[in-house]
Amino acid sequence: MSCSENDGNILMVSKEQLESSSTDEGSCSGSSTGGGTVNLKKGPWTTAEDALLISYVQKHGEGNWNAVQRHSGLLRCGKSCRLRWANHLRPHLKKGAFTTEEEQFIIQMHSKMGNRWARMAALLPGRTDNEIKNYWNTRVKRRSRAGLPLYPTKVNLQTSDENQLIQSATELSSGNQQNIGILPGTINGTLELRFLPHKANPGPPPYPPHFSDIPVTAMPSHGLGYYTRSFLNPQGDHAKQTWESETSFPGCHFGLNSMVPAFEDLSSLNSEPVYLNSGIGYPHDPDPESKKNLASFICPIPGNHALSNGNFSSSRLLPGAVKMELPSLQSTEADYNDWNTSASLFTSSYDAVDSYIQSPENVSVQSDCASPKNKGLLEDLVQESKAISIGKKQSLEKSFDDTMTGSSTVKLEEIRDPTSPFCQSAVSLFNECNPINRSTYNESSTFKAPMGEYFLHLTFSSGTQRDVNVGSAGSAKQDKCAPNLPDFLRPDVLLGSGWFIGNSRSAIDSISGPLDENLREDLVPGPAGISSMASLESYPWTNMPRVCQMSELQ
DNA sequence: AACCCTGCCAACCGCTGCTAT
DNA sequence: AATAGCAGCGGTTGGCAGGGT
Repeated sequence: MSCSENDGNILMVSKEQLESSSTDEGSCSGSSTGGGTVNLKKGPWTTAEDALLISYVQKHGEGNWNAVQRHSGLLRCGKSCRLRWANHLRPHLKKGAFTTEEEQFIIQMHSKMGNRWARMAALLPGRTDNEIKNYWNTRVKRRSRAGLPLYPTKVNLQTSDENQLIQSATELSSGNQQNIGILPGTINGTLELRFLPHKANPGPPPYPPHFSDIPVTAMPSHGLGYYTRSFLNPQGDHAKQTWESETSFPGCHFGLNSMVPAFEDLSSLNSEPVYLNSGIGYPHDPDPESKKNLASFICPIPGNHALSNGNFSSSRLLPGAVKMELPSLQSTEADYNDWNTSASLFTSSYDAVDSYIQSPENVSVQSDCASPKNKGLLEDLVQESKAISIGKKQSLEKSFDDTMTGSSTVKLEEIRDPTSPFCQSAVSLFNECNPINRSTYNESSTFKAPMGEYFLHLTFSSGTQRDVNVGSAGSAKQDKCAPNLPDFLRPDVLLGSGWFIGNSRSAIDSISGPLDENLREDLVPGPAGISSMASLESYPWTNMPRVCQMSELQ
């Protein structure tokens, strides 16, 4: 009853064939196609219908389901088509029974989310909400008949870390920020922010294997990508101060360590320049209060350094940026490769960065921008690091043929503020993705956030890994920005919350993965007063705390 | 062999939220 | 602001298969 593109043979079906197939009375509400109302078929799909639908999606991409009938002759309503595609025909669907791990995950997530099938499905790649729903309903029936509790005891015996983290992330994802404070104080493990863009259009949609398992370099060449930010939780006084009522979080760190290849592997990515902060970028949020632009934080322009002086550099802009629009993640394969590359960047460890410094030839850092002076962020990072490491306070001045700002001069100033644990430098992870000076941008321009799902990837000290969908941005349909990411994803919140940033090492962690524990011991406290969500107002986008200082790593 | 129960699966329905007009 | 169209979500139903009696 199924027919997927995996079969390899798309059946060509004539309208006559279709119409000769059994049809039921009834329709999704009828459909008028010029001449009159067409009774749409209901009931099980035939192979011929599947083939038609697949053919349609291959040509036109997903979405616009109501047009399927018009264009393909399928006598099905849009809803039915969408359902059929999503549940049966789309690529990379897992079939078969749930694995034990999946079952446990469902149980765990249901205990936190309730019947949010679609959200759970988003966390279980290859599985559909319908499958999960069916599984759960069956389980409910079975257990109620057996007189068993809905949730096994072990769910309740999960560590408070996991429970609270998952719950908090879940709450955050549903807009409840009241308990955000729970997070920093109770988790032991790794937290990553991952981005799963919407599918390339009309290419195959991005339905990855389990997030934790997929190496970036193994991702398909288009349609799927992660954008990962990871953060180091401060262990210093600041954190204790802020979260002292919570349990401690020894060894808590936020890093990228499970899904990405080692930095050394980057040498194999010789086809693409490498940047520490590649990815898709967005100009500054014209409205700091607006949640609509939150995505800009996680979507830095590749190598784009927004600097505290209001200028920003652009080491490598994706084509779309030229138009001051987000290069849509569903745009080109080339764009997508950027994502792969950018994600790979975050696999680097601090050691890898160091080794890179020593052997830059290991990684091809190039710029495909017009100006040969354009530098990738990694290069900037390294340069600055070198400069700082030799104790010279210097400004790095670069001219960029910046396609977004026009030619601009960018000063990468090393500014040290001893009173602030937040570093400030040109390589500030957040600055670069959060252009400071609004005047830099044409506020009337259209900026697009990357469409897709955003996940918090939680890695617990026990090794357990979970992905929590924390929001989505954009819609496949409109190809425009409509992010509804929770506020906690804002850099100012992340920073201010005291989650991540203690000092430069945290930033390095954030870009290069977990550090050696010895290094982590040296974390310095974050600033008081910006330790909670309350800081959200006090830290507008235009007043972002600094994040890292490469020199402090030396 | 017939019947029943159960699990599984597929699909439909109604509702909601978003977007465009 | 109101409305319509659309996509998506969650609840529900119905059919089928397999196992037990």
